[in-house]
Amino acid sequence: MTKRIEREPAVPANPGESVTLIDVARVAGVAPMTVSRALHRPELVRSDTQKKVLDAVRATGYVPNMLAGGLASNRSKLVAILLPTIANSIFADTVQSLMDGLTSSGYQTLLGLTAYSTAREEALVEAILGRRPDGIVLAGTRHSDATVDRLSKAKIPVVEIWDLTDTPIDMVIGFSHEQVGTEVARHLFDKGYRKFGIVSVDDPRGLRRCESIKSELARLGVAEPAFEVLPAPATLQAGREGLGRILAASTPDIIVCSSDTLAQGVLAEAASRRLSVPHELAVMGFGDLSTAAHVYPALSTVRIDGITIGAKAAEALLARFAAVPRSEVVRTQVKIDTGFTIIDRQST
Amino acid sequence: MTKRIEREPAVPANPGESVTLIDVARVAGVAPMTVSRALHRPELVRSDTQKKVLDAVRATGYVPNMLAGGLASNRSKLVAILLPTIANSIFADTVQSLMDGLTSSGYQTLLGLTAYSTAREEALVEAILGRRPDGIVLAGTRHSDATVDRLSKAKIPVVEIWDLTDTPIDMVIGFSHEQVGTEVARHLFDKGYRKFGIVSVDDPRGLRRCESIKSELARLGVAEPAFEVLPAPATLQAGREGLGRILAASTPDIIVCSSDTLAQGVLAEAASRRLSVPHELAVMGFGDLSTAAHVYPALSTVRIDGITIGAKAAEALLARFAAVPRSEVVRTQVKIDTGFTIIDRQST
DNA sequence: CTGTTAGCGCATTCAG
DNA sequence: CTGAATGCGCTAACAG
Repeated sequence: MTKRIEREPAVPANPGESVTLIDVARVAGVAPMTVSRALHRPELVRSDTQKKVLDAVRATGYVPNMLAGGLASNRSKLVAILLPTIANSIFADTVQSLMDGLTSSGYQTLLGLTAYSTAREEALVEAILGRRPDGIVLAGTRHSDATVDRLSKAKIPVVEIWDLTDTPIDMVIGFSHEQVGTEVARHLFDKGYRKFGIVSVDDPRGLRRCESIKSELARLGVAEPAFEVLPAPATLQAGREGLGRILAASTPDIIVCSSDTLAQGVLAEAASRRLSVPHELAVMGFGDLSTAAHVYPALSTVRIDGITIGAKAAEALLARFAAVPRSEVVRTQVKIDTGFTIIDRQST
Repeated sequence: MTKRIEREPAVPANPGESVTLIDVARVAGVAPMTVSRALHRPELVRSDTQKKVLDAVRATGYVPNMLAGGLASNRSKLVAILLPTIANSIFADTVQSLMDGLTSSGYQTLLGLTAYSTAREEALVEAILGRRPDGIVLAGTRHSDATVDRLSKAKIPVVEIWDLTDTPIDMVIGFSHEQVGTEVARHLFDKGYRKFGIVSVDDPRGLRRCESIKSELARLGVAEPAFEVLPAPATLQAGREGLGRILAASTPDIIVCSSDTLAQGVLAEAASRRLSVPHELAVMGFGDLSTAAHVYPALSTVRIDGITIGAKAAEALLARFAAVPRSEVVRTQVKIDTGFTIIDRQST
C-alpha cells in the first residue's frame, strides 16, 4: 500500500506547533534577524545568504506571523474600508481599484459594513482601530462626533470618499452631491422638462442629491416635484413601486432617480404600462455603473468615475505610508474633486 | 459643524504614545491582568472593580491592541473571506449575512479578491494566513494544490461555499452546479424547447453549469446548442453582445444564461430587436438576485439562497470557534447542500 | 476574585 | 553585511 510520499518539512521544528522565524534561522544556519531581513529587505543581505534563507523557508513551510510583525514594528500593513453595504453596490468599482492598488503594495484589507448607520459606523471604527490599521477609508463625510474624534486621534491617514466636505478628517476624494443635484435640475430644466417626479431610497447621499434638485427647481420656479422615498437598498422592484406611487397622484414628464438600479426599475414599470420612454416619460438615473452602461438607450444618468476614486485613494494612502517620519502625523488636507458627468441619452 | 471643546483624556498616559492596558490599570488602580479580564471576561471580576476599569478605559480613551492580544492568545478574532470579485456580485447577499453573523460575535473580516484566478488565490491565501485568522471562507471548491495544502495544514476551520465537492478541505456549504445544469436542461426540455442557445461569462462555475446543460441535452437527443462565452464580469452589455452573436448564426427558441445580469442584457437585446419574450424567444437566468426578483415577468431563473449559505457558514465557523480544545483540530466534514429552485416565469 | 510571572513572534537598535 | 539584546502589548497559567 504505497501512500504517496509527502514531502514533509525537512526539519519539523516544534512538532505540531507553528513554524517561526527561529525555526527557519536554525535550518538556514543564520540568525533570526537575518531571516527577517532576507524576507523584507533582501537588498541588505548577501545573495548566497538570501538563497539559504529562502530554501529554509520553503523547507519549513514558514508563514510569517504578521500579528507579531505588526506589534513589533508598529505597522500592520492593514487598511480598513468602511462601506454602507456591498449589495448591488455602486462602490464595487471603487473597492476593486482601491484593493488592487493596495494589494500590489502588500497591504491587506479589513472590510466593515455600516448599513448607513452612523452608530454602527462608530462601533466598527472603534473595533477596527484595535487592529491598528495603517490607514482607513470611509464612504461619506458625515460621521458621529465620536467617530470623528477617534479617527482624528488615531495617528493614521484617513480617506473619506464618494463625497466632499470643507472639513475633512484628513483626506477627501469624491464629488459634491449638492452640485450633482443642482446641475441635474438645471440640465433637465434647460431641456424643457417642467413636471418632475423623484424616486429615491433613503440613502443619505442620495437624499441630499434629491434635496438639492428640489431646491434648484424651486429657484427656477418649477412646481414642487412628486417625491417618493423607499427603504434602502435600491432594487428594481423599489423602482417599479416608486413610479407606481408617483403615477397614482401625478403625471410627470421626467422621473429622476437616486440610482441607476432604481431607474431601471422605473423603466421596467414604464414598459409594463406601455409608456414610451423618453417620449411620454423621460428617466434619469445616477451612477452609470459599468454593468448598465449603454444598455438602455433611453436612460440618461450621471456618470461617476468610481475607479478613479479608488485609485486615487490607494495612491494617497500609499504616499502617506511612504512618508518617512511616521511619528510626525501629517494631515495634508488632500481634497480631490473627481467630478461627474451628466450623460444625456435622450433626444427629446 | 462647530468645533466643540474636546474632552481630553483625564490622564494623558504616555504623551504622544498610544494608551496601553498598563495605563488603564494605573488609572483604575488595579493590575493590568484585571483590566484585561474586565474587558473580556467581566463575569470573573467584581462589579465595582469592573466599574473602576470601565471608567478608566473611558478616561484614557483606551483602544485594545488586537495585534498584541492575538499574538498572546493565539486567537485573532479575524475571519478571512476570499471571493472572485465584488462587482455586481452574486455573492453580495452571502457576504452580508456571513458578516452579520460574524460581526455580532466580535469577529472581523479580512477580504481578498481572487479575480477567478487560482494563482491569485494561492498568493492571497498565503498572505492572509500570515494574519493568523481564526477561520477562512472561500468561494468555490477548485483550488491549486498548494492552496489546498496550506489550508489543510493551517489549523483553522475552512469553509468552501457556493459549490459542493466530495473532498472538501474541511467544511462545504453550497449546491451542485452540475445538478443545476442537469435540472435546467430537463426542465426546459420538458417544457418543449428544442433549439437552445447558451450565453455565459468565463466564470468557472458558470461554465460548469453550462457544460452540464450541454451534456444533459445531448443525452436527451437535442441538437448541440449555440454557445457563446464572454469575458467576465457579467454585464448587461455582455448579455446583449452574446445574444447578438447567437442570433447571427441560429434561431433558438430558448436562451440560457449563466447569470441574471447576462439574462437581463439578453432581454434588453431581445427588446431592441422587437422579439417578444417568451413567445418568440424564452430566456432563463441564474441567481435570482433580490434586486432583480419579480421584475422581468418573462425571466425564468434558478434561485440560490445566498443568505442561507452565508448564515450557515457563519454558524459553522462560530460552532468551531466555540469548540473547547482548539489544539485538537477537527475536520468535521460538514457538508451542506443548500439546494436551488428553478423559478418558471414563462407561461408558454 | 485578583495579582505575578513569563513569553507569544517579530523588528528596532545597536554592536561587531 | 550579520548578530545579540530588548521590548512591542497583551494574555495563559498559575499563585495567592
